[in-house]
Amino acid sequence: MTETVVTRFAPSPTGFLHIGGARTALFNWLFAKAHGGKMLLRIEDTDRARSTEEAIQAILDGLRWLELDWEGEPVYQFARAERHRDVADKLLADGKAYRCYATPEELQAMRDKARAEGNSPGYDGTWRDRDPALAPDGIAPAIRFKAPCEGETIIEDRVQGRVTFANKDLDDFVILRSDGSPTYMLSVVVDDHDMGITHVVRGDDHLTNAARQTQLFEALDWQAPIYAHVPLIHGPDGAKLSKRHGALGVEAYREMGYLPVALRNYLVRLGWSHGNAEIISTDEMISWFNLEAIGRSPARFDFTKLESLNRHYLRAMSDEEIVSHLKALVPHLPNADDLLDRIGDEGWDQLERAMPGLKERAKTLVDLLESAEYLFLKRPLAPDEKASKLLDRDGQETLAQLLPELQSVDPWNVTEVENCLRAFAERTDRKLGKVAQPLRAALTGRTTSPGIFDVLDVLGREEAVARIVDQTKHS
RNA sequence: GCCCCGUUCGUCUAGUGGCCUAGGACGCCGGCCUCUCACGCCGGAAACAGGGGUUCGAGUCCCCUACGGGGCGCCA
Repeated sequence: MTETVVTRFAPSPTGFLHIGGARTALFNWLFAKAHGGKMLLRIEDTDRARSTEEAIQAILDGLRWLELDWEGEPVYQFARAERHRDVADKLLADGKAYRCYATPEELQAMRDKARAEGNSPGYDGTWRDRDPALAPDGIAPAIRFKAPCEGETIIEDRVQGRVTFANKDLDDFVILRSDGSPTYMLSVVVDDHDMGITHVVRGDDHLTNAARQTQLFEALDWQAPIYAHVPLIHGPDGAKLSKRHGALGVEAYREMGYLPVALRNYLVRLGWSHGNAEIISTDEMISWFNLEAIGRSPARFDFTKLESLNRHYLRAMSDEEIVSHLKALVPHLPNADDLLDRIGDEGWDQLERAMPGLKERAKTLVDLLESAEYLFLKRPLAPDEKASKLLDRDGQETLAQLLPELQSVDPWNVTEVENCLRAFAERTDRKLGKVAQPLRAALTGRTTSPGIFDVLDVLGREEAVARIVDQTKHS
């Protein structure tokens, strides 16, 4: 049965890979994988003024970071302009397109008039049947597609269902600008055809375009791909996602300390579901993904849920793997040099040993780094305000008494350290908390940290004792 | 303005005419656990936009209204 599925992700490089684009890419990738097909990448760089090399790199990096791979080399749309022009010429020769000499002013007047009359503000077809001999001198014409005026164009959309457009509402759009450059509408159709795209999965802001593109496919006598228009992602307030919300580049999510696996899970569940499944592995996504289960209404982006997923994946990940993620992340952080400097060479090992207590508490890699800070502080520590309160006369007294006991712990490990602390607390008739809290303050400079026994263990006897001494000698 | 699409707890959603006194997840609230913070566990509040139909029976089908979104470029 199987015609191979070929999807494509086709961003225009006018900015970073934003979250909506990332989801579109993910859906295309999943759909292709689910059907043993392939996803192609096409850079829609026909807008020369706004396309940048920087944006292209950002998009490629973003996809790689998300681990969404594409087949072969990216196709650059602008490089195919000659081919697009040939198709426009063919349409012209076949009488399916025509030269339009309308000026921008005339077009604007046309739109204003239509709107005033309560009609769709499209091109009115002035040059559609006008005698080319009437063409004004010195004006280079644009080429417009001669769209059908009657009947309807129907899209059998895999997400939206059957969507019907009356042809009278669709105007004669430009396929070749007066400077000879092809427009998006033409380029997309030619490229999708030439690239053998079987399924177009994209944002539903393209739904109307699908109708126009279908008309072009028909005029060219080519088979149109199957369309699936997925609803856009909205911000927390229900309005279109803007920078203010979370329409950040995916690299921003990386810098916030999110894991690719978590972002993929979050994104796939945003607008798509598989029963009550929430935690979905990449393999499961691939085997379960289908276009029909994509919802038809826009979803709001929710950082809190992303965080929760990220926390889950962090906790499930091996200590070693987290460290390697951290190593990859740190250079991208704003304070990279400082961090690298403080962690040093041995820091990574220490980090890995402290990881069980750290990852349990972190939502993001950045959180994790933050709560690991106690490992890399230089003595003497400067306790924060709350920690200082714990190091009052009473606290210092406790620590002073505890010190010799700790010094004689042997061997120095979590179990022995715990035994020592518990025995000390019991013998001196203190609750464990009365001992642990001042100790935590002295060891980390804060009132919260991983378990105190783990902190002692990871710091090592020498450093731990020194930090305690630092905080008790000024009493 | 015109065209298209949508509307289940705060959010993401399950639900395809009877299994729904509407389920799950995140968040929120309360409790337990406890060396802090988390985790974990237990419990709780919380939704079918409104109105008409169709049907023995509607969250599920139809219509209208309201609200939300998208599109309407010689941008993509």
